[in-house]
Amino acid sequence: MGTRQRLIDTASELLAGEGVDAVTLRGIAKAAGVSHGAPLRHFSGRAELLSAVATRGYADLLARRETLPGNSPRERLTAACHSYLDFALTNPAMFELMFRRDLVDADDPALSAAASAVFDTFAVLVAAVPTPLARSGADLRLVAASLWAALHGLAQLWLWGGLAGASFAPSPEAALAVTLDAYLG
Amino acid sequence: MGTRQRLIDTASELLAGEGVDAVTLRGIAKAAGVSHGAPLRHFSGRAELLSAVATRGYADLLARRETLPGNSPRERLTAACHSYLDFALTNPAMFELMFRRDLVDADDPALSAAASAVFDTFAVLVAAVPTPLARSGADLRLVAASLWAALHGLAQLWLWGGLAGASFAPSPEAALAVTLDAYLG
DNA sequence: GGGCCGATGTAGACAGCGTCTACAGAAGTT
DNA sequence: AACTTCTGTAGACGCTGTCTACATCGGCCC
Repeated sequence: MGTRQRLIDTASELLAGEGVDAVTLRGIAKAAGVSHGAPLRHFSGRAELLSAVATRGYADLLARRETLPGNSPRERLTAACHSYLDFALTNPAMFELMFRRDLVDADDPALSAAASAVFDTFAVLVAAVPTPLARSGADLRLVAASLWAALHGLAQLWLWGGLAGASFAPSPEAALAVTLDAYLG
Repeated sequence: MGTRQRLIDTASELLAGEGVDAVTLRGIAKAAGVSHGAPLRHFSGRAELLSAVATRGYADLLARRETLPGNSPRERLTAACHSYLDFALTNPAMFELMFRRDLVDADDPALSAAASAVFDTFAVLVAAVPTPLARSGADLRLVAASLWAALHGLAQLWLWGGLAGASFAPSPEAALAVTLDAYLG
């Protein structure tokens, strides 16, 4: 296996195991058993390596869409929503990295393509469901963007620490149920 | 004015002007005209200084709730939602800092109190509006958490770069309108 | 008033970081 | 066989946060 791929793999493991702060160029190099300068032979800098890692994160997220349970479009959309939240809560560091524009290179073509693919497949799922919003004539892509944002905010807020201090600590699934209720009627 | 307050002010200005990456302990010290070690006489470390800055961010966000336009509870709730999104888009660096748990000390009492206050006042606004969700018997605080998350996701997603690559770039206000439609009927 | 002591600020050091450069060997091409 | 390109190493640089040693100033007690 090439050094480049080994670096991406090592970085992914380090990310999952030690968190986003641990994903340092020198740390990755050491964990991969190469010198601290070796990564720069395969990536222009830290952002490019982390972009490759984040791209795989988007790919993993997209792969979950391949096997959604449910018979109706509605059931598969709710499954996709649960899947998104579950991905974020199960892989918090990866999820954080994927949306940290100071760590990744937003102009990386592979990265933005992978991110767009995630949104696009979500939009397709939304378009297949006759939500009240859709019946009232709203732009379907706008509905998809709005619902994705709602999901995303749920994930971010609970990873952030949720309403932990607010004398009221609902489970993310309970909040998701309310969100889905709002959108799907 | 004490050095401590000057450091917080300088950090806030640096944050707004140069972004979150520029808010470095040494940079703040230099901008404030003190030696690089001086901040440690007033804060236990970077996290404590940035927590003070973020606390002021939450206070500013809360202050916007004092003067919400609108006669009905519903109008004031939608105004609060617009206000939240506007705050995030107008002060992107501050908004980012407020939710970057690697930069602030989540256990800081003043910080978590300020954050909780923001949620609590929002929950009060939500409780005053007879939304379809409320009429169907959903827990009002859960509705507030869900709607806040939706708002928050909207802000995060657009600051992140939005759906810029998705051959479809809606305005955040358009998406917010859909979101409000979903929740408020 | 004189002595003392905590609070505040400075300067230097240290390890860790990302990145750059100089150098070495391996591999492939002409 | 000679030359060039690729890949990896080692060292340096400037930046970071944090720690420590030292100076100074202000208030308080006797």
